[in-house]
Amino acid sequence: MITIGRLADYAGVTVKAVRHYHERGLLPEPGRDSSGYRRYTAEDAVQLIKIRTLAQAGVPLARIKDLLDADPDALAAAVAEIDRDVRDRIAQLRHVRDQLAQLRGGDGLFVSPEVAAHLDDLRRLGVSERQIRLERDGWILMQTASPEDAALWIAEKRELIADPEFRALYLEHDAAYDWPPSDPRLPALADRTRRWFAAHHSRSETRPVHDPAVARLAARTQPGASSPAWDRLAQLMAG
Amino acid sequence: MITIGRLADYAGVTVKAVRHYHERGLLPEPGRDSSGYRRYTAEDAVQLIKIRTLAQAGVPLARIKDLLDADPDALAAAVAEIDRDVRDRIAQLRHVRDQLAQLRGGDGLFVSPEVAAHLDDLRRLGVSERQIRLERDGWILMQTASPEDAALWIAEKRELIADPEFRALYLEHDAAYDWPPSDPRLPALADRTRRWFAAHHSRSETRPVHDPAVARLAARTQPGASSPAWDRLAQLMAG
DNA sequence: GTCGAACCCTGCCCCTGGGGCAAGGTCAAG
DNA sequence: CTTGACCTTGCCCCAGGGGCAGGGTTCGAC
Repeated sequence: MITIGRLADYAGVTVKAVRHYHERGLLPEPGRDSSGYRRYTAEDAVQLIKIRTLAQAGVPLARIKDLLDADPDALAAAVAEIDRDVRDRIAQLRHVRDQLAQLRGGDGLFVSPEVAAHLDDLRRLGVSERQIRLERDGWILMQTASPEDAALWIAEKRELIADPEFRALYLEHDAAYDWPPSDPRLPALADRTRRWFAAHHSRSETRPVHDPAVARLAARTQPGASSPAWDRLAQLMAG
Repeated sequence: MITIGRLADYAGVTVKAVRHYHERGLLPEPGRDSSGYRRYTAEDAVQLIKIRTLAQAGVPLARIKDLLDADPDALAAAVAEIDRDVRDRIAQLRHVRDQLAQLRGGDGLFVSPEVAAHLDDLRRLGVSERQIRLERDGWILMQTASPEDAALWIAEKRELIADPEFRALYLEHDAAYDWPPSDPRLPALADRTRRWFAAHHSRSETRPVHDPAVARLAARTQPGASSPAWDRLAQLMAG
C-alpha cells in the first residue's frame, strides 16, 4: 500500500499527472486510508507505467483509455501503429534538424532548390546582395502564384544566364541601381538592353520572356525595390 | 501581393496559424486591400517560414518572437541550442520505441532489469503465472518502498534460488496454492520449510531473510493473493 | 448576368495535458 | 511540540491552435 507520491516517483510522473489520470478515468481511483489519503497497489503501478509509456509516445489520453481495456490483440495492433507513428515523428524531427541548419545559412529554406541554386549562381557572378534579395523575393511571389509556371521560368532563366551578353546586361543593371538618374551611361544601357530583347524575342516564342524587369515588377511593393536610376531606365526603355 | 491562404500554403501552415501569429506579434499585420483582405509580400513569406521552422522544432511562440528580432549571433547560438534539444528529443523518442517494444512482451517495463531476469528464471523453472505475477507485484512494492534494499534483496534471492532445495520448496509452495486445506501434504511441507529456514538462518545473519512469505505479505492487499491452503500453511509454520 | 465554389473577415468557445497556488489536514523525526 | 514533507480539494492559467457561426468577396463557368 503506497501513497500517491511514491507511486508517481516509481512511474516517473508527477503527482498532478496521476490525479489527472484519475479524472480522465485512465487509472481507477484507489481506496483511501483513514485520513483520506489514496492508497495504491502494485497493480496500479503496472497500469500507470503503461499509461506513461503510451503518453510519452504521444498517444492522446482518451485513446490510451480505450486501449487499456481493449483485448490484447487490439492493443498489440495499436502499439504497432503507435510505433510506426513514433518512427515517423523521428524522421520528421530529423528533417527539422536539416531545416535548422539551413536557417543558419542559405535561402534553401525559403525557395525551391532550383531557385536556391540560381541565387548561388548570381552570388558567384558578383551580383549585389540587394539584387539577390530582390530576385529571391520575386521568386517567392511567383512560386506562390503558380509553382508550375515558376518551375518553367526558373529553367528558362538559368539557360539565359548562361548567355554572356545577358550576364553582362544583368550585372550592369545591378550596378546602375546607384547611378544618378542623369548618368550618361543610362541611355546606352537602355539601348543595349532593348536590342538584346529584340534579338532574343524573335527566337523564343510562346511564353513571355522572363527578365529582371518582371522580378522588379513582382517585388515592386517592397521598400527599396527601385531607385531613381532604375525608374529613368524604365522610362528610356519604354519610350 | 498574396492572400493569407496562398501565404499559408507556401509556408506549409494553416490560415488559422497565420492569424494566431499575428495576434502573438510574431508576424506583423500586413496592409489590407479595398475589401479588407490581408495582403502579404515575399518578406512575410520569409518570416513565416522562419517561424514555422522554429515552431516545428518545438520552440515556444514567445521565444520565437524574441529570437526573430535578436541579432544574428544570438540567433545562431539559439539555433544551435535548439538543435541540441531536438537531437535529445530524437534520442528520447528512440527510447520510447524500446519501451513500446517491451509493452508488447515482458515485465521489463515495470521492474528493474534484475527483477525482470529473476522473473524469467522463475518462468523457466515452471512456476505458475499466478505466482509470477505475485512476485512481480511484490517487487514493485519493495522497489517503491526502498530501491536500495530491493536491489540487495533481489541479489540475495537470486543466489537463494540457485539452491536446489530452495527451488524445490518454492515450486511446492506454488503447487500447494490449489490444494485443499486438509491436504496431508501440507504439514510435511511446513515442516520441511521450517527446517530449511532454520538451517539457512544460522548462516545468513544481519538482514532478515527474504522469502516468498515476504512477497505474500507485501502483496497481501491484492485479491487472490492467498488461498485456503496457504493460510493453513502459514498457521502450521507459525505454530 | 448570375450562380456556385472557394476565398476572406471577426468573434467566440473548445480542446489537451497538465502547472501553480491556495487553504487546509496529516505524519514522522528530532 | 514543532518542523518539514506529505496529502487533500478547488480553482484558474498556459500554449497552440481547431471548429463553427455569420457574414462579405472574387472568380470562372455557363
